Amino acid sequence: MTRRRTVTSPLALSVLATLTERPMHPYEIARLLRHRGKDQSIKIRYGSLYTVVQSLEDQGFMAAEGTARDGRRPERTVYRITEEGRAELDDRLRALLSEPAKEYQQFEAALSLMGVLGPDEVAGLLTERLRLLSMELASARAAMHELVAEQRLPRLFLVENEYALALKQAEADWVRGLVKELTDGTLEGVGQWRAWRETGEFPAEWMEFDWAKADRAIAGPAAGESEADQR
Amino acid sequence: MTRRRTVTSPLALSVLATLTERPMHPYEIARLLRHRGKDQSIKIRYGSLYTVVQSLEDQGFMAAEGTARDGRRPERTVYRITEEGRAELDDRLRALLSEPAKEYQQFEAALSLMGVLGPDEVAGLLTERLRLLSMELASARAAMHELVAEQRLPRLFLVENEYALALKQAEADWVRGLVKELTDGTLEGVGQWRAWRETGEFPAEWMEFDWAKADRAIAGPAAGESEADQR
DNA sequence: CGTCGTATATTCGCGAACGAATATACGACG
DNA sequence: CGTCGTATATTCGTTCGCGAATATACGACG
Repeated sequence: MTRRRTVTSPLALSVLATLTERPMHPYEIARLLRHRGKDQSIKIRYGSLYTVVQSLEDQGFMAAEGTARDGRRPERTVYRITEEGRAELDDRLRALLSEPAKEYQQFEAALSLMGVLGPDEVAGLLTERLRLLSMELASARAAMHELVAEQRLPRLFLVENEYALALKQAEADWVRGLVKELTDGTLEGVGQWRAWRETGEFPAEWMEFDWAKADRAIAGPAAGESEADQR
Repeated sequence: MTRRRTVTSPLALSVLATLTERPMHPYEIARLLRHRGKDQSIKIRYGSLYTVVQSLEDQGFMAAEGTARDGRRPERTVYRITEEGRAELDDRLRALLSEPAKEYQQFEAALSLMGVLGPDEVAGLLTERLRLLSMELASARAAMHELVAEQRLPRLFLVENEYALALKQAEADWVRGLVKELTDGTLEGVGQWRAWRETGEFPAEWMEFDWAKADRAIAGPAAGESEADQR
């Protein structure tokens, strides 16, 4: 009953995925991934790479083919993917693609804490965010367009980028909406929020709400907890 | 030049934010946060909580007010936020709200590796994802509606949830589009992809593209690298 | 033809994250 | 009024991520 801790990290998956093409040594894998721009969607840190490789070997998903030596460069261990590794890769990839998993985002956390700042300051900060988002969107769009139109790169290779772009656009739209509601006072509760900051006195009519939320109506299915969790 | 490693983790921020209301002991902070549903947007693990508290104290952002004892329950250390802590909190929050930061998502990673599966299987998996997403969206909407309409909870307290919902909706829309392009063959490159899987032979016209992407046109501004990185 | 900047390739060690264990109190229930 | 389940509150030990150091080779340049 040895801890058969199945592969979870995107980096580990990308290592296995790369090895399906041909046997390689760790550094070569990372170079190829960066080269293909995968480091935009997958966090590649050399520090983590070798840990992950070791763990994949321990679990029998990769095997060393031997150590090669080119010129008198440092020794390199070349790995190949095993059948178990291939099965594991397919398995994990299927799960990641078919099952939505909760992902914690910094911005979402910040939004949930924005109460400690005032509504006007928050509106200002979000306006700035909007400005930066627009710039990023514009340059990302230009870059992708150039790759498709001028380099004739099939869009197939850009799905991750298109996805990231779509989400960023959605974020911008949503932020724009919030800023509007914040500045014109449409958002329910902003009046009390401002008063609270100015007087330092917590609105009496808010005291009771905390318990209402405790029902965790928001939580959704939440079946199993440890089961549905990502990582 | 002692490592004045400024506060980064959402959990640490939420601890400071909670202490702005009144002094509390760690467990009480976590309870309150969960109670308010903040654990939906912030990852709260008791294992991490005490580490974070210790680090915040070491950095002078919180100070122990003393240890209290209620009945004969275990000792509890009650902390208060310091002025430096308050300043740090405001600082970090301002940065998180105003500066978009690259966040790595599992699904994005999976998309970038989907090539190892075949187009038809991917279409099937994404269809399943779409089904699950729709269900989540429906129940989340229902829950929020209930809180607002029946519990009379101001929408102000639900911004994080509305944000998460908006993004999830955008994801669903995007996935729907991809599935369509995948099944009707509109997406440029799917033909070769399918052929590749069936014959095992990598399309000759794709060999050259890797280098085109190497320019990292996609990367965007990327100023500083270590500076702009989150965490 | 020295040496200096950059690419190749890996190891090391610290610190953060976190699951699980521990220990106590309290209310419910038969 | 035992004891059993649950809430309270924290500690411990392991794993994991990753920055930084290390070490070698190679091409460019004066």
